[in-house]
Amino acid sequence: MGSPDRWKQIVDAVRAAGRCTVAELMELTGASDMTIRRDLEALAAQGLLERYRGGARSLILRGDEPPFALRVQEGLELKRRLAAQVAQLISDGESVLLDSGTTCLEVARALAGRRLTIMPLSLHAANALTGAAQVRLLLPGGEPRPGELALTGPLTEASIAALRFDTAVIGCCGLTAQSGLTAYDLADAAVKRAAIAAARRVIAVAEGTKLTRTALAVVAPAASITTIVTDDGAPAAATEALAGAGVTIQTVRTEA
Amino acid sequence: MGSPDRWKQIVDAVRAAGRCTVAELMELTGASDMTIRRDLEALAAQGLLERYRGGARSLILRGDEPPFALRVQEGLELKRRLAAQVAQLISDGESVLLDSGTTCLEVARALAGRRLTIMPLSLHAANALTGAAQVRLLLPGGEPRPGELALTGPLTEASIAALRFDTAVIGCCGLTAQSGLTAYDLADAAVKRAAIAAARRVIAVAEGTKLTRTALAVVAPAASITTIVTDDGAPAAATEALAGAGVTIQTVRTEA
DNA sequence: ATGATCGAACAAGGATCGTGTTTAATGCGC
DNA sequence: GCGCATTAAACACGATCCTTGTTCGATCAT
Repeated sequence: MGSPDRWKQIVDAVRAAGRCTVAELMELTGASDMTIRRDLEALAAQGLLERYRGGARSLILRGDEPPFALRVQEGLELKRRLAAQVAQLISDGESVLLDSGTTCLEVARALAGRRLTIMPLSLHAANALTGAAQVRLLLPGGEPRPGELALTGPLTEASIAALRFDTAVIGCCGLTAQSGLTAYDLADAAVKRAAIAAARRVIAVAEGTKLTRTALAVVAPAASITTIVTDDGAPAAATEALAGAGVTIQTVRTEA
Repeated sequence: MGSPDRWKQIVDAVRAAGRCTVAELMELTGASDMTIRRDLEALAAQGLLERYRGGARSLILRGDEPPFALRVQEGLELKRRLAAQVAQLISDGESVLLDSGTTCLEVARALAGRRLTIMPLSLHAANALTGAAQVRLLLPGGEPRPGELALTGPLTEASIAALRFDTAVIGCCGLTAQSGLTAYDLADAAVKRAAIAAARRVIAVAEGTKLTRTALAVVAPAASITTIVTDDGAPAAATEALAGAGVTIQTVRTEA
């Protein structure tokens, strides 16, 4: 229900202004009041905003990570290309630890037909991989974070620590030579750290824009990464600094 | 794609005869050859049967459990009533271990709005519970069995053993006073056993027809169950024998 | 108390899915 | 190698579902 682009419009508007009235959103989107109301209801159910009489106010803090449902849509084509490149780095028969996040979800889809052992760290990826006849699916325990469905907590870390993987594919919110790999969520960061510790080879996958960002929680220094898969959009200074830390950089084209 | 009742017809026919030609299935269902062909393709993708030129042969052994996709449909109304009764036995705030299977999937749906801590033992139930704002979801590790998506294996048993629950809701394939609770799958049986051991109270939920059946793998004696929720269809002899083992029996109406 | 807002029910429009037909390509048996 | 049945792809029709807009009565805030 509700076309995704209108949802994005609404969420963006509400987040930008802090709060919006139904009338404002009607004018913005051109939809009727009832449609706006139904949209707000759905978005409130996802925890993105809070309803009050006559409008809605944002629940997402300005510096916060935008919700999963919105991030999936953004830059899908680029994520597919990054995912394809990652898939190429992985050989049949390997055991793979697959991080949570929208980019890694695309990696899951790219890996679906292959003969592999995969432990996904989010339920989204797990669902994408059920039905893939050739992959042996291994689920860690843990608590799925709402929306993101990333598995976190002591159960997750224990599940990971009990195993050893050929490759870990790690997504990130920020990645620089100076601060290393960083994430928004503290619990996520702990899981990523465990994942890196349990794998022989670590592939970090990150859009070029992330190579200039730093998020709250430090996961690991750049040197603990084997290979970074990114795109042409990454500033040369950033990639050179990372390469200087001993990391292999692979880039795909930003645009088709 | 494909209406579920025709799928059931096809799978039943193929399983009964061992193999069927496309022409036979056309006559049986009244559908066109192309539709049959598409159905067979879909069913083969689910691993239910094997395609050969001109027809298909069954991959399900005669005494085997019918596949999940078919069992979900059967007796849905009754399952809902059983699930509602189970939900009534559970108080807000409890920690609940929820078994795999189609009946327990309905229990998950019945519990979705409540304030509870739930650890589901199948991905189907887990998916049904994501988005339930009030429930704290706890996932065990393990390998999801294809189709069923029931989590099994050492990771699952370890996850369960690390926790203690107020209530375990257990589904079953067979349940008699003599043989106790039985399951088709050996790995499943081990998980159920761990679940029963980790819970203070054990609620078994089973359609009346299951109270005369016995499946391959023995899970636990009837005495280890606290309460059985079943329906009027259960033979009086069976329920009395179970009651004699010290189990509380609760029944719902078989038909609306 | 009054006005705006909300939620439910109903109706229309569009999109999507399932199904059947046609066509061309493929594979099997002779 | 030939002929036949089977299959896969492409297209078209029909039904169904989803989305949206409207109306109405109920609700809430000023």
